[in-house]
Amino acid sequence: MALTQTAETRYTKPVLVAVNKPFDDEDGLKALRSHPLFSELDGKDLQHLIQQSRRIRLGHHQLLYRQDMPAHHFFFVISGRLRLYRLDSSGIDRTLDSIAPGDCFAEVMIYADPPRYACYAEALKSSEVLMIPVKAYQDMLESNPKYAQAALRHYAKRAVSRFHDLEIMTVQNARDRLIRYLIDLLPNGAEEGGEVELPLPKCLVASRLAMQPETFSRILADLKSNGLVRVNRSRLFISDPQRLIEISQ
Amino acid sequence: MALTQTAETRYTKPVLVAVNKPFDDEDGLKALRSHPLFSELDGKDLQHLIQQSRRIRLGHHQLLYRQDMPAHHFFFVISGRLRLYRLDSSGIDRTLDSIAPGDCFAEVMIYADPPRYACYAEALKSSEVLMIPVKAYQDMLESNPKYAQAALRHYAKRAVSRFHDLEIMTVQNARDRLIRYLIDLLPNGAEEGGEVELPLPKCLVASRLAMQPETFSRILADLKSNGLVRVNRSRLFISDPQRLIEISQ
DNA sequence: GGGAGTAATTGACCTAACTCAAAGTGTTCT
DNA sequence: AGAACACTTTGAGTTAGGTCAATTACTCCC
Repeated sequence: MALTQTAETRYTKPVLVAVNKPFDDEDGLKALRSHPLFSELDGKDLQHLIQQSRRIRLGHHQLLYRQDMPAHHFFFVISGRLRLYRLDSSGIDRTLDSIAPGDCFAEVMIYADPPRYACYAEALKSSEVLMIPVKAYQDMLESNPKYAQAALRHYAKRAVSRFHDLEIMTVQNARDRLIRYLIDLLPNGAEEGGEVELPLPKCLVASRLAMQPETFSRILADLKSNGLVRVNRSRLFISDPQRLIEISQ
Repeated sequence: MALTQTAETRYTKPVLVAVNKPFDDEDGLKALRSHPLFSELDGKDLQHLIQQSRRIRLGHHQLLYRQDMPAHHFFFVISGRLRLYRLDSSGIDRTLDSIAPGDCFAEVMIYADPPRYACYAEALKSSEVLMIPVKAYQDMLESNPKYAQAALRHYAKRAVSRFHDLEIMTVQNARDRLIRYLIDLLPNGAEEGGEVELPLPKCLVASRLAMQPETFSRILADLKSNGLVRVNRSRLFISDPQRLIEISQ
């Protein structure tokens, strides 16, 4: 059974109407081309896709789309950062993901039926995204079946991350959940320690990990006082990941 | 950073070696054909795929594959029921999913690189599965690009379910998590109430919902005493889903 | 059918984490 | 620069839910 959505009060800012602007800067193009969904496309096809897309600028906290809105586009982040979240019937805001430059989002909706956004998307700071018409991408896939392989790989990867999320979220205590989250944030091969940047403000990381901001703060303070992490704003330095893992056991 | 796997003590039963047996019964074939990954295949291709596959019988609690094992096959459930789980470094068992007849699993690994199982899979009761070689399916997709569309739709759907899981798991109290879980189990359109069969033994549902079996039991007892559900073994009758949702708010 | 083993329930106790409140620290806007 | 606002931290009190222990109910075998 599906839950019905009733809360819709807190967001007064309107959904953005596109600001037209060409997408032609070198860096942006390079980033786009290095994304698995686009890297296989040959120059002509990519160009055509970009021509049909629009570049959008979002202000801090600006809403890009709403949950359950018909989904005619998916997005590629050029700059800034966004977050995906849901609102439940009592209006509680659940952060599901944060999206960094070079990432795509809402791309899974291409094949939903009917295509509706599964969550809200808002900018965490001023950001630019490329708004790509679902139909344009779909048409291209159909006329160039070889592209489908890359898309399949991409989607399969997404599907796998479900296991990962579930593994963290079935951890029953807040401290260990947070530790697991931090470990996952460490770049691969950083067994000797490393720095991690929280992809969300602390209060939203807390929400993502199903705990209160106060709990998050206290756990971090505790790890800090035990010399397990050093904290500088949203940057955390983890000197001994192995010890952290042992503690979380 | 990836966590290293150290616990591997509790499973003494060996990984199954295939029992060869043709897959030709009408019901099984019909079920297979109605799965989105196979429904588009024309008869010849499907037949060929089946010929390359093997039918496997699993006993109660028998392990089908282990996490991190190289994944050369994916599976279709003919009968019985399986569960997917992970073991963390302290040996705690986290149930991630249960698989019913007519479902596929490990199919996302087709495109993983390197292809390794992301979790353990074991039979919850005596079961039969069809073991399909990844390569056979992949070859078929490549030689018949039209099939890729169906596969894409399937994978996209899987990816969407991540949001759903996260939405439940970010609910901060056990009672509401359980209620959400039950509501999701209700067939679509059962606003007037209906019966739900727990897809897992209660203690594993509890694990899936990040709570203790005792907590699960107490919450259910409480809902029962408030007339919100009637419980008969693993079958729950929910008379007034709307009221349940209101309570969980 | 009886015994072993597993799953579920119930009770008592205790602690992790929530709630509310207030103060501190940044950040943005004018 | 200063006001307004959002985010973070800290403290105190409370409670949801975890832990441990004991009982009951199933299930599977022999």
